Formats: sequence, structure tokens, C-alpha cells
Amino acid sequence: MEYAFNEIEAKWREYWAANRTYRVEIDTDKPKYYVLDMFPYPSGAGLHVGHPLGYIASDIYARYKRCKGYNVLHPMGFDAFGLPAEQYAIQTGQHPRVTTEANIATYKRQLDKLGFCYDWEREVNTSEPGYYRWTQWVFLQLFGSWYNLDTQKAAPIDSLIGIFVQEGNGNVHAACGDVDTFTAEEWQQFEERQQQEILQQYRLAYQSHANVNWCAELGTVLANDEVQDGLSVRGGYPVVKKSMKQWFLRITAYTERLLRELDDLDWPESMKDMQRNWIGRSEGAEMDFPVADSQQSIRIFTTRPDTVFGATFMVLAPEHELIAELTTADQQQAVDEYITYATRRSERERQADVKQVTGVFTGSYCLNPFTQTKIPIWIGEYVLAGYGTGAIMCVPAHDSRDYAFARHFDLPIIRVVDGEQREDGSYDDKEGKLMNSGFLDGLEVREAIRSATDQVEKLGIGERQVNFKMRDAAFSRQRYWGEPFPIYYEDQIARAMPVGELPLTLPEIDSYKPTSDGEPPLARADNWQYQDYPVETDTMPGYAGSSWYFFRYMDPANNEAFVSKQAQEYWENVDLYIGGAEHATGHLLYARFWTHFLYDLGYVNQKEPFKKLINQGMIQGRSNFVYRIEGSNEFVSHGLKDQYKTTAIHVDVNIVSNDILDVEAFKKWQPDYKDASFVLENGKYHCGYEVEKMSKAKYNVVNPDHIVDQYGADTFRMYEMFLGPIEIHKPWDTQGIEGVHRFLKKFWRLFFDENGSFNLSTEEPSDQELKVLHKTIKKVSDDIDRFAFNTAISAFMVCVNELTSLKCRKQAVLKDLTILIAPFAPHIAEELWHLMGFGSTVTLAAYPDYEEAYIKEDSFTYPVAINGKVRVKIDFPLDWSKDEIEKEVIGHNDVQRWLDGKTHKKFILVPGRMINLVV
RNA sequence: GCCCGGGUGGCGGAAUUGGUAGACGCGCUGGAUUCAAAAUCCAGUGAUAGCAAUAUCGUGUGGGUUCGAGCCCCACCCCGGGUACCA
Repeated sequence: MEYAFNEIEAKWREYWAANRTYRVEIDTDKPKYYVLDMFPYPSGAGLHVGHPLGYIASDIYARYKRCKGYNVLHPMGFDAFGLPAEQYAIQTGQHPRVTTEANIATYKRQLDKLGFCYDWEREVNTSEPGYYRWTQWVFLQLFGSWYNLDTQKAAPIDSLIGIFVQEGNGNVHAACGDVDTFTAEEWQQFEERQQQEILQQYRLAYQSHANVNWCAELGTVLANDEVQDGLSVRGGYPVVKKSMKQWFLRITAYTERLLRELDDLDWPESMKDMQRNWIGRSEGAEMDFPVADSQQSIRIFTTRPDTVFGATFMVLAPEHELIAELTTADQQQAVDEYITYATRRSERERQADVKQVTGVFTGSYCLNPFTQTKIPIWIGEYVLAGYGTGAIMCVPAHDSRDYAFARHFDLPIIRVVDGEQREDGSYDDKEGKLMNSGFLDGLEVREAIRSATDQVEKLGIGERQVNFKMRDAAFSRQRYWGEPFPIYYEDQIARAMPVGELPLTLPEIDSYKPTSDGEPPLARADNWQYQDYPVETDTMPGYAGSSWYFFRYMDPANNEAFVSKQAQEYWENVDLYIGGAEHATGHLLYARFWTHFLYDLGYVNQKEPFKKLINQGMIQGRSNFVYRIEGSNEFVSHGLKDQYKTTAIHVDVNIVSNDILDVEAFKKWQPDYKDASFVLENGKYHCGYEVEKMSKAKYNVVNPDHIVDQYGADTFRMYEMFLGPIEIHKPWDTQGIEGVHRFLKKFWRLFFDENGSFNLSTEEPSDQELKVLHKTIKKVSDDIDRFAFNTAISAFMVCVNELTSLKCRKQAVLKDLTILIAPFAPHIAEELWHLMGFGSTVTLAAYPDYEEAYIKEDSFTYPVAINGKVRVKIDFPLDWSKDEIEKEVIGHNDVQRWLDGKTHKKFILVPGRMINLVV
């Protein structure tokens, strides 16, 4: 009987759906396991062959865990708000909801063909009001909370107001913006507007005028992780800094915790490093430098307080607030020109020529607080207003940027650390002894940092300070297709809508463009009001809905809460999360932040959302090329192309087989090539190839639907895993799929006799057969446990080959093998299980165990070294004693020959390793 | 520049952590079956020399440690990812 994969797969697909086979419920008798994929944005292009890689891996693991007796939650859903649907809506007028729903339908159809064991009854869609109602709810919690640094926890804002009423803010330690100290009486006397403005400084979701990343092309503000090299990640449009009033999330309150908790997560080190770098913690000190002939002083931040004796000038960011005051009359013009120049430069320009040194002297001086030397105050764009205090002391001898600045403007350089000074640069290392530094002389850098900081604190001119690179997250988007803010404005004060009013649904509008006076699209809505008060017209960014969706799967239909306490306490958090590495500093960080926050308020019992994380690599395209001889319609084969002047042209990979071009198909492919002629090698046209991103323009896109039609989902699943380790990028090569398909056919054939009828024996398996089986069980389960699915599949291939040559047709063996393979190839396994006459499904079967006795080798090969050189290798039974082995070795013919009559002085046996004879 | 990864046949990749390098698959070569093809099966396949057994070389380069190194140490080269005036 032929392996009719199409029939088999269709049959079981329908069976699983009809019987709701993969439905999961809370079951306190079983341990839980939560396997999650990063849910996709349903784009219009549908899936290509690269997308399912991670889904297949997680599905295999989910099925495996289920066989192991776990109650497995393995859901899927859609991150459905986003720019592409809205851009499409602007062009066509079609409502983004319509596009999104159509795309979701396509995705689901494609996903279902691959045999995933999702519980579709738990599907989430971030753009549905039933879902985003809770996104809005979380936002209101953030808006209604502040961060108490004393308890290191978020708390309701009411508790803060309580403190203000009682005692003012003098003793409050909070993660907050700039606020002056006030007393309880003062608080009571403030007008409401003033009170609200103060509270904004404390809220975890707050509005602020700040420099944000503005992308004119997209008509919206972007978060830092959505900008790369001064361009928007989506679309690649220029981004400029612009001061706007925007919503922000105070993620910076959580920096220490987000950093600390990373240590305990089972994530790839690279991923943790990326988050660590992004958070960018650095310890140092703030220090006041008095301005000469003035009462003013300038506060700087440095990580090298030990080098203060080498500070020969100071640089302020162009936006620094004291510049106007410090600029002298004769420098006024130069400073004005410089500031104009600096503010006009876009982010992109600034980044493009980082190496270029620019700056201007203010005309003023300040005093080095340790040496009392007068040092000039400069302005330079390399000092960033947003980091530290926006001012630095410059030690050109030990900081390469200060060095470049000093050389460019001819400022003095004083060495204070004794290190291997390079001729043409600074010595930046934190190693060496201090010199020219008064009381620090002779100390090691590390000691000197401590000592200098102590001195700063003792003198009362500064204190220890920890700074972070990470900024608060911009949370406003001037777009339509996102969650509306449940915020209205009364007397221009932002106020939370009552939770009972949620969801605040998106209004229907006539066009998705901004209004003519630049307002966001929501401003077009009629009646966009709450009780006659205007409602916020910005919407939330893409990462809002994805920052908490993993909780919603636990209890997706709940109308009372974002997740019930019971469901959350059972499912806890995600045990295994699979997705792309590109989310390191975006989604993964925001999701951690929201989870910590919800934990603080007692809504969930887990601090971290994702215990284990695996990044799947990208599947790249493998493009083929033909080489046209310039100025002709003649194409030369790859091996001969160097003899001509040629242009490489992408050719459709579907008309190339094993890099050999189907010449006739090529002529028909495009009208231009109808009359093409060819220079062949051995009668064949060989194409060149290159590995690149899969894209239509490169004619290298492979659609999973076609592969599934041709080979079946089981083959497709196994082949994607067989291609290589999950984490690495690898090119798709359709040619190789034959091997896996052949294997499945061979596996299938094990169950049928020469006449093609299903025929298994109920005889007891032989020791040899059991050995093959148990070896495979051990290897495969070990490999699955360490996510080495490619080598697990190799083990299956070896096993099937061995059983084939043993002509094994025993049910006892094949049944176990079938269960073993079920996570990889669920359809074929289910069909065989059914043919064997077992009523229940493979899905619920217990994963087979192995016996140590069968997997043990019965002999061991020892390399025998004589005077350190290995001469022979000899097999020994495992249970031999040292003496028996020694006797055997000495008696061995080859050893005798090498010993050549001499006797050995020493016999060294390294168990399990080798034997050494010293003569 | 800095921080992570990684360099193994014609190709994708194994080598369970210092013990027979190249598992498994693709491709290629030869053979069986077939009128022929497809499908299937068998054998071979790192390089060089040889009819052969076999020998020598071989995991980016150069050194080192070890009886033994793809794996550990030092220096360097190349590729991929992240990040970039963060003081």
C-alpha cells in the first residue's frame, strides 16, 4: 500500500478538528507545561517556507511533553494591529479590519495544513474589542500607579496622594520626573491642575513634552527600538527628533529589576547580553564643578572620578540649560551659530559622521574642584543632553573621545594613569596606577575610583550615581489602527475613563489619513467624546497588545478579568517561548516590564513571563542566477562565464533543478527570453547561486502550500527540522526534501509485507531488535530534550534502515517507534496507530521508555599507546578487570611486535579512555 | 570601535563537551530491476599516491598544553548578529 500522505493528512486534520482533540483545560492532576510561539502579524503576503520553522519546533516539543504526561497549553493567535494594514487602508480606503481578517483567514488555513496541535478555542486577536479592552485596562493600571523606590514596587497612585496629603513629598522616594519638594499644606493649596501635573511626574504611564522620534513619512512617533540608524525599522523612512507632548511608559523604574532577573532566566546568553546592553547600567559619580567668578556650578556625571586630576576642560551638550548664562559676549555669535547647526542636524546625519569633531568655546571657565585649576567650558554635540547630566568633565589622556576633541581644538592633555600609553591616542583601560593626582597617587584605578568618590561625597560636591542608557518608552502613535487610549480631557487634564466604560472601541471614520491640520486620524471621528469631554486621539503602539497576550491564552473568554486568578495560578507563565531574536530589545523587554508591573499590583503570581527562550533562525532564500553576455540575448553557463563579459540575472528557482536550468521553461518564463540562446557545459546550463533573503524580487520564494501538496505536511515538518539546528540561519533547498520524504515512505513500508498488505507479527521482539529500538528511544528523547531535532531525525533514519535490514515487522517494536515519531510526523503516526487497531489517539499515548540493558555496548575499544604513541586499538569486553586487560594487551601480536622483546615498566589504564605502556 | 556568536567534504550539517573527524541527508559515480522512464534497492564517495592492502596529509592561519585537540590556552585572519559619541 502506497504512502498516500494527502489522504492520510486530510483525514486526520478533519478528525482532530471534529473531535477537538487538542483542547486543553485546567487539570490539577497533571503538571502543566506552557509552550508558546511569538504570535505573528498577519501580513498580506501569507506564510513563506521560513515562517513555520519556530512553529514546527514548538509543536514538536508540545506534543512530546504531552506524551510525557504534561498538560500542555499550546495556543496561537494574531498580533493584528499594525502599520501595513493601515497603510493599505490609506491607499484603498478599505477598513484595516477587513484586510486583517482576510489575512488571518489565510494564515489559519496555511497553519492548519501543517498539523499543529493548537487549541484554536483559545485564539487571541489583539485588534478585537474583547481583547483590547484589557490592553486598555492594563494601561489604566499603569496610569493609576507610581513606583516606590523604598519598597521597589509599583503601588496605586491613591497611596501616593495619601502621603502628599499627610506629609508632602519630602520623604517620598519614587521613580519620577523633575518635581520640587512640597509640604502637605502646600499640596492642599495647589490648584487641581497643578496637583495633576505633579502626579504626572509620578505615574507609570504619563504625558510629557520630550524629544521623540518623529517619522514624517509614517506620520507618527516611534519608540527607540523601532528606529535603527536613524531610519524607521518598518519602511526605512527618515526619523527626526522632535519635541512633542506624548504618552510614555516609565519602564526606567524597572531597570534594576529587569537587569537583575535576567540572570535567572534560561535564555540564550546573547539575548540576555542584548538586553543588558540596551538597559546600559553604569556606575559612577556626579560632581559639581564651580563656575569661575560665579555662584553657579555645573554638575557632571563620570564613571572615572579617579581621573579628575586629568580633567583639562569641560563639554556641555548643545541643549544644556546653562549655556545662555555661560556664553560670553565675544563668543555669543559663535555659540549661536553652533547651536543652530547642532539642532538642525537630524539623528541620521549625526550618526553618519560620528567621527567628525565639532564644538565651540563658551568663553567661560570653571574650576577643577580637586586642583582648583581654571578649565575652559566648551559645547560639543558628542555630549548627549539625555544622558547623565548633559555635561562631562574631559580627561583627554584617558578617554578617546575627549582625546579627539582635545587634539582638534588644541587643548591640554595630562596623564594621570600609568599605562601602556599609545603614541597617538588615549589610554582608556581601567588598569594601572594613578600619577599626577595628589592623594590618589600610587593607587590602582579601581581603588582610586572608590577613594575619589569617597572624597567627593566628603566634600559635599557630589555623590555616587548609577545611570542607565534605557529611556522611557514612547507610547503614543498618531495612527488609526491601534488601541484607543481610555483617556479624556477635562480642563485639559488627562483623566482615566472608568473601567466600566471599557472597551473604548475604535470609531468608524471616513479616511485613515491625518486631518488637514495634522491631527491624528481619530480626530476625524464624530462624537469622539466622553460625557462632552474630548477623548485622546492618539492610539497605542504595536507592542501594547503583545506585552501581555501570553496571559490571555490562559483564559481567553473571560469578561471579568484579563485572566482569572485560578487560570493564572495554574498555568503560571510560559515555560518555553520560541521566536525571533529581533525582539530582544522591544517586545521581550516590554513584556517583562508589564509582567513585573502586574506582579507588583498582585494581579499575577509570576515576575517573569518567559522561563526558557529559544530563537529560531531565519530560513533564507537560495537564489539562482543566469549570466547574460552583455549586449546579447545569449546566456553562458556558470563555469564558463569568466570568459565573457556578463550580467548576472535572478532566475526563478522553480525552473531550476539542482542548479541545472530547464532551458525550455526559461524561454517560456518571460517573453524577453523567448529567443534566448545558450553556451552550455556538457550539454547542460549550470546556474550560479547565492543565499539571500527570501523575496519575490529575487524569484526565490518557496510557498509551504506547494511543498505540502507535493510531499505532505509530515515530510515538510521533518525536513524543516532536519535542515539544521533551530537557532541558526540556513538556506532553503527544495532538493534535499526528497531524502526525508524517502525516509517516511520507508518507515511506512515497515508495516506492510511483500504483497503490500498491512501485516504485523505479535511475536516477541529479538534482543537485536530491542537494541535498535531502545538505542533510538534514548537518542531521540535526549535530542528532543536539548532541542536538537535535526539529530533526532537522523536517529530515526538509522533506526528505520536497521529495522528494514532486520526485516522487523513486529508490532511491539513498531508501535513504540510510531509513538516516538508522532511529535515530528503526527499524521502518519496517527494513521499507523489506527491501522494497528488502537482506539485512542497517538496524541494521548505515553512516550515509550528504554532499558539500559539494551543500549549498553558490550565491548570497548581502547587505543593502546606505547611510549606515548598509539600503535593499535583493541576491543575488550566491558566487564574485564585491569589484570585481564593487561594480559590481553601484552599477548597481542601487534604489541609484541612493537615491544620487540623489551618488557614494559608501567601499565596505565585510563578507564573508558586509553591504555598507555611505558617501556 | 566595543559586546556576543561562528569558521569542519561539492552542499546542509554530525561529533552527547579531550578519545576511531566527516553521523544523517542532498548531490555525484557505478550497478540491479525495467523495452524505457519514474519509483525502488545495492555499492562507492575528504584530499593525494597506488591495481590493491595501505601510506601520507586533513576541522580558517601560526604557535602552545596533552599519550591524544574540531573541542583547552595565546596571537592573528575572515564571516554573521547586536550596538554605537551613553562619559
